[in-house]
Amino acid sequence: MGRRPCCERKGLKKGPWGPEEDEILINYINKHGHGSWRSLPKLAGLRRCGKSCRLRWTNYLRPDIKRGPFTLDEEKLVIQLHAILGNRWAAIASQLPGRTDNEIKNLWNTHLKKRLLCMGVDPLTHEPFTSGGPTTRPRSSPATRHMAQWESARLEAEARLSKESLFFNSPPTSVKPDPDFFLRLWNSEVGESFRKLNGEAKADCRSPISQASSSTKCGSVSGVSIDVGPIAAGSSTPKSSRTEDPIMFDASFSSSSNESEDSSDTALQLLLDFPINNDMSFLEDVDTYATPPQC
DNA sequence: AAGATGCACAACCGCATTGTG
DNA sequence: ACACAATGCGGTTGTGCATCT
Repeated sequence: MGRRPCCERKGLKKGPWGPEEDEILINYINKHGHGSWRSLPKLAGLRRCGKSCRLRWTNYLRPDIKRGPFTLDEEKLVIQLHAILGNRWAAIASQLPGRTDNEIKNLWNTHLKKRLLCMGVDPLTHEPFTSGGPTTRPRSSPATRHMAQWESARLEAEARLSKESLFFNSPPTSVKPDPDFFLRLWNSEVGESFRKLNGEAKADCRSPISQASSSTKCGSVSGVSIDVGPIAAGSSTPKSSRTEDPIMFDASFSSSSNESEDSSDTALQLLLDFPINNDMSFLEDVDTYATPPQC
């Protein structure tokens, strides 16, 4: 049974939004909230479909949108996150306050990808090109290398986390390192992604921490940077991993509580801080993407 | 000066997932 | 359990502007 269109097409405006439309939408949402996007246009008096209104709001009109060029730090973060998460723009955007998935997607497609290419780095794999060129898979790096990387990251992170935990006061609610934290992290999509970072899918996706863990579901995961494959456990379709995206680090690690939220941010940072193969030095050479590197 | 081309970004489309009755 | 509506997401396209010839 075919899906009905999200809105009735006839009479609805398409294309760029005008300032009056923006104003109407902003005023309406400020007054009433967006409520049901589907009914919003009618209620607000806009001749747009709800989807278009939602997109306009989330990508452009939202008050917390940070406009303007990306900073160097933001670009680095996007590249690092892309290495981990692949083309999961919403997940990446969730780690960059004020930036939208669309904006990041555009940044990647128009600037960062090219810059990586110019630097001889495959934007898909984040590996340096071999002589075979972009389409050639990077020289095979053993899966054990990932394990070693992960283990190093884990150890370093663990050390830092425990160090950081000393700074947390208020004992009853303080964030104390959960002994299973890294196990959960490993079993989360972040860990999954990490394992697949170089496309080195391995049959055994058990945690290096706990080989006994039986909860890990390998699924039909494809390489993060290549296929942007499913990462969530138990997924069987390429896009199913989205379910955990928006608060992926929160939702994936623990059943509940603020603790997971706090520690998830830390975990992300720890992962990002770990120098996998993200030599970002080339970014330092250019002030902005307006001045592309030598190519 | 005018047309061609390239680039950046906003917006759209279609599919997947989630929520609800 | 199922069907359907609503929403979210990623890929793609369209449009306007800048630069080149």
